[in-house]
Amino acid sequence: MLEEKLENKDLKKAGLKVTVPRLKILNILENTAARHISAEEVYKKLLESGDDVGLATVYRVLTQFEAAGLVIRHRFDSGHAVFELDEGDHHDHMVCVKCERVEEFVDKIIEERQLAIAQSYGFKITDHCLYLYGICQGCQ
Amino acid sequence: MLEEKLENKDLKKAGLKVTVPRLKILNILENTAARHISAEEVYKKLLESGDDVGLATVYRVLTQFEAAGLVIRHRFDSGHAVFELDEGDHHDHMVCVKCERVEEFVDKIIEERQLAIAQSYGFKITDHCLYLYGICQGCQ
DNA sequence: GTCCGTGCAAAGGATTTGCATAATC
DNA sequence: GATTATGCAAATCCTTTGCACGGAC
Repeated sequence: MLEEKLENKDLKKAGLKVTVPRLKILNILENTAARHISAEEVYKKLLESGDDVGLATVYRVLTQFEAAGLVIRHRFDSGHAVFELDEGDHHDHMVCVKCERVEEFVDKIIEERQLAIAQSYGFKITDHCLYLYGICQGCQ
Repeated sequence: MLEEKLENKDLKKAGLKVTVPRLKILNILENTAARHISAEEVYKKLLESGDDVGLATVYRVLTQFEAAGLVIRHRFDSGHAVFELDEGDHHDHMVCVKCERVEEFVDKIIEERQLAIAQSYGFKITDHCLYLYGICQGCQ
């Protein structure tokens, strides 16, 4: 089906051989309600679908995807890393400390200030992250 | 000496019994050139000074200090947590990915924007962190 | 057929915990 | 003296690695 073909292209573009585990994991990342998902959760979803993929492979594939620029790895305060598809649009994150829901946002002004500050320190930014922790509307 | 007395007060204020390991660790946090230091580094410094404190105790004490609001725990991308004394003045961090040096900064505009954004999502901020990763002037 | 990817189990690093001893108040 | 803290070793959590086998190109 069309969807699979698109994913094939994604993998090939990234220089990765097209294999069943990689396709399945990419599919989960693309079709999961929560855009931000841990390796363990990916693994559980695979098991639920009856797919026989090892947790080690999940980590390996996610790490390769990260290196290939397909996904972004976040280390929120929760202890485990969470992964999200990198769709090219940078954004920051608001994390609910109760339900672990993640909200994304962008703010031009903040982005500009960050650059200006780094520049004033002679610092070359390679990456940055802004995490707001708190309680989301639903959990209050 | 005066210094020890002050630390005694800090600990008592925090509701913590005054013990040798706690005093020593507090002292290291106060007198270390790098304000941001890992549990392992605290432990090494204790060993160097000939103090017989276990690594488990270092972790326990740092965690208690965190709970008491005496220190802040950061989870930079480096894999291990780093701790810094909480002197009450909030600031953000710029971390050099080469030498792991940490620079602190504050920006009123960014702080304001964060509040405004959270508010617009009905989100109650409990904490937030902004990490700029990059290469510091010295490492370029 | 060659090479890369995978599953499994075992290793790894950072941090936490159980328990008997030792210190504080 | 009662209670809390410590040291040590073992346990735990998340993640990575070694190795023999299976699948992609």
